[in-house]
Amino acid sequence: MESKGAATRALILETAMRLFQERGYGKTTMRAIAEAAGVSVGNAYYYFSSKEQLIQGFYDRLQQEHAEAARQVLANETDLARRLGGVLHAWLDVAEPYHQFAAQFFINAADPASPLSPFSEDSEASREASIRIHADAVHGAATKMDPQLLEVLPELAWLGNMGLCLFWVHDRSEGRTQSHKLVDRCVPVAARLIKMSRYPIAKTLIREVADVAVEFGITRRTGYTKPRSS
Amino acid sequence: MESKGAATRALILETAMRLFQERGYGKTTMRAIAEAAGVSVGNAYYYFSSKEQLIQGFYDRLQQEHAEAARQVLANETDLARRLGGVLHAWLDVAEPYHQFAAQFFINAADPASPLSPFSEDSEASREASIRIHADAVHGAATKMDPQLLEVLPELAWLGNMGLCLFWVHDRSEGRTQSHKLVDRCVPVAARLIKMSRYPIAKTLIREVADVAVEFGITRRTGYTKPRSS
DNA sequence: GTCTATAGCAAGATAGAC
DNA sequence: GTCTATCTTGCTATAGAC
Repeated sequence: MESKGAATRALILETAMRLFQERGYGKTTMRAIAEAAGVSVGNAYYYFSSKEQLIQGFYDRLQQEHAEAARQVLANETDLARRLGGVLHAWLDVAEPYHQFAAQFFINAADPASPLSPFSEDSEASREASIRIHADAVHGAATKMDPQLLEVLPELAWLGNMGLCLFWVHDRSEGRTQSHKLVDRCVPVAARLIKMSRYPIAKTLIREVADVAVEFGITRRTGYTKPRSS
Repeated sequence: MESKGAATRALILETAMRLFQERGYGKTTMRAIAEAAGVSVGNAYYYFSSKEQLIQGFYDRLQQEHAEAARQVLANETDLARRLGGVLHAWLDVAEPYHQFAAQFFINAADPASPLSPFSEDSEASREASIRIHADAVHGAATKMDPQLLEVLPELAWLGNMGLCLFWVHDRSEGRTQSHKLVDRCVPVAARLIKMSRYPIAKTLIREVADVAVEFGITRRTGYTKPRSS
């Protein structure tokens, strides 16, 4: 059985997410969350050391939903472009309900000091899981490519997802149509470049870009290279 | 002579920046700024309508310093790569003294709702001025390139500066050596691509990227196309 | 138009009792 | 684990001096 604490924790998180959706992050006070959840302010802080930590909880949940949605998309698809695009469209789909308020704190993505930064240690587990989604997309494709590129591609794809996220928070179009279109325009170009990586003309340039990314710690070469045993 | 108000305003801004550097943004209270500057809290709010506005003041100052530094670099240089690189190195140089605390609020760059976002209306004047620096760098070069690329290149270069900024805030190396190295590695690749834009093999791909950028409002095609009369 | 002084609110966060 | 009471701080408001 679940401890009483876990139940209280979940109750507080769900109440917070509901209120965030209803009134936005800034206008949702810790007092209001506590009151709506039927606990004291102090108790809310017992489980979440700050208002930001509630968002970390939201991130984790979103990531899990994305993993599940991506798994379904990838199950019966071998085309690289469709796999990459499918993962990104899946992200847009699971994130859509939260667009209005998510924009308010996805900004933390850029702050290296914030525990909410995708590069922070606090987010490591969540980030690894997210990169793995993209690794699955890459490794499960039938497309041949330069093996050196293959090593960094999952993290590059994840970076692309971060970039999409940045565009998405600015996207005011109905149902985030623009974001979906952007994916459809960019993915084929990316897939074409990836396929070109086998041929000498492009290989030099592409490897140079990949080298720079690794050399400066923007991505790593290790990990995610082995397809997971499904 | 400067009005007394301008002096007070400058005093408050400088005091705030000093305290931000000493204790960080979060730990510097408006009360402390007012006290250290020898003014009342009300007076500080008279000149800066919020704590965030103090940062906007900092941005403006940084941008001006960058423009001046870039002007000197560009004065006697016609090589495209060296012009692009020079502008970026100049940015790293003027930003260096503020690295420690700047990272704390450059995060606002990603928040579309924040008045501090480089995409916000409040920042428009500052952004235009910044893009103009990159436009000068591009237009003053002897390099020939695809005219369609030329139209979007200043804004793309500015986006590159934003990206560098993002890397820079994470850069813990002594004197931001890594950031300088990153510029030296990336600029030649970019310059090579720009030069390739005249030739059919690359033109198609490059134009596609440029088109996507314009089509999705990531950059615009107009403006900044005319070299300014020096 | 510039500035001081002070009082007070709202909300994030903490301390200590139970 | 949970609560109540309290603290801190960004920000506002007001009244008035020069």
